[in-house]
Amino acid sequence: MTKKDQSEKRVCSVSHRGCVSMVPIFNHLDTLQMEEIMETVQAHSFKRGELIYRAGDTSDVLTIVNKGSLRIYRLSESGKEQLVRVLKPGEFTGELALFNETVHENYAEAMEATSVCQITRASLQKLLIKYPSISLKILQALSSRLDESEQQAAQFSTESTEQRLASYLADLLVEDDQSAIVTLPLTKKDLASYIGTTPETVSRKLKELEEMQLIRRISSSKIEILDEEKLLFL
Amino acid sequence: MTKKDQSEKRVCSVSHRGCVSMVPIFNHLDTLQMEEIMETVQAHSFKRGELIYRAGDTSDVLTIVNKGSLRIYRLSESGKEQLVRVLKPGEFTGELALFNETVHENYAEAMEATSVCQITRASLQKLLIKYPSISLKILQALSSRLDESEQQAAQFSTESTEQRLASYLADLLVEDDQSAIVTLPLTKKDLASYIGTTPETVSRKLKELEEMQLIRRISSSKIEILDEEKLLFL
DNA sequence: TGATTTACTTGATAGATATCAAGTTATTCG
DNA sequence: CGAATAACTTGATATCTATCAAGTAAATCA
Repeated sequence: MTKKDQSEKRVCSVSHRGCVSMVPIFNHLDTLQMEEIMETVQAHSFKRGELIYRAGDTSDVLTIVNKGSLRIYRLSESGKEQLVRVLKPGEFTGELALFNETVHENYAEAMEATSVCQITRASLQKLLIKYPSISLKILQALSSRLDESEQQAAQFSTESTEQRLASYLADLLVEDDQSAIVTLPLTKKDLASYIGTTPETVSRKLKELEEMQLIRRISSSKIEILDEEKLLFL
Repeated sequence: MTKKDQSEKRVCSVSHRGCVSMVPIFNHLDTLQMEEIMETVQAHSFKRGELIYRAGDTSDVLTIVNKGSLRIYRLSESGKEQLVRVLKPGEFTGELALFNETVHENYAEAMEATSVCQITRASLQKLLIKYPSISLKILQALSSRLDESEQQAAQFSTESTEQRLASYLADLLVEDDQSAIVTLPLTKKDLASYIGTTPETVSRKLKELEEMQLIRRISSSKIEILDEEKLLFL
């Protein structure tokens, strides 16, 4: 084994660690148990813009983000995109892989250079039998995700675009942080997709919120929240 | 024990049975195991229009529909309703009860005389430890529910009201049934809430679909699908 | 670092649908 | 079974936002 091979193996092992020790569904296990899981995952790397999976692809692995981020989105018949969620390190997708082999309804795309780990359905099922507590963690994650999805659908149906944008901005404020400056984690284009509108409308609504003195735009990605309460009760 | 007491106990026992033996998260267990679960559930009955829970109520029990049906909905700040889903016998709600005590974000209302069974978080946690396979069944149900919720959100965001109505009607067709006549399971008012529009708009769009000869209205709740393919590709 | 590409902003316009009103139909209640 | 209530349909109008275009700003690439 050349020095390069040895180096890659070590790097590979290190990269697996991020898929287990920092992942809520696994990191409650003890060290030996986590190492056992590290043995079963396969690492993959993607460049920005590459697809991890597309709608119609077979769904038979659980994918966990190790480094970078993934945008999960759906497309309508006419090609319109709805950004469902963004996955950060430690988060997973492909949970349908737990059950029958099915196909993805969503697309998963790397937003930046991203490395992931994948576990096949067979391996995952063995893990769940051996460590039932993992199921509870996955359940917890799915429950939260379901609640967020239902909230998103309800907001689309019952609130104006301005209200949805205002809610989004207010949610970016960190609970314990005194600072009222938020950093947009998404481009305006992705933000538009996430709250169910167009980039032009996001631009117009941000301008209006500024004119109403509820926010102040600092840069293209930083915004100061001037009146959080009014934002929440538009 | 009077005859009446004996009769009520037997009726009560029978009513519990529907909360276990016909429920996908439990009915894979064997008879003794299911009887054990029957011992832990509490039965409750509601009249049409009564609330099982409202937003803000503590969420610490899993609720399973035994007989009747529940409409689960959200309200916006301005009082607009979004019908999230309708629960039929065998289906459950309140899965957040599995974890930390939290509060409901949704409302659950009986659509007709409805009886439910409820299991507390403590009892449920014991059952999941004893029978880990229940977790997998709940996982399966939540995964499906999440996929449907994401689809609903995406439809609100990317499709017209006409397209959403058409999709809804097409989905009512039963796979193996040759009959193209569907029965609306919801009132027009509830249908409007479910697909994210108003009753007036549902009325107008149904009329338009009829004028396009894609459907034919038979009665207030029966519709004949004349051209399913075109419905799906509006 | 400059060229190229993409994101973003602003303007103008069209269309979808919410809202409100009023009349009709269906369901519920006593 | 008739009265009362709620659901539904139709008409009219207002508003929100998507779409398209064009110019500006920011990011990417060689």
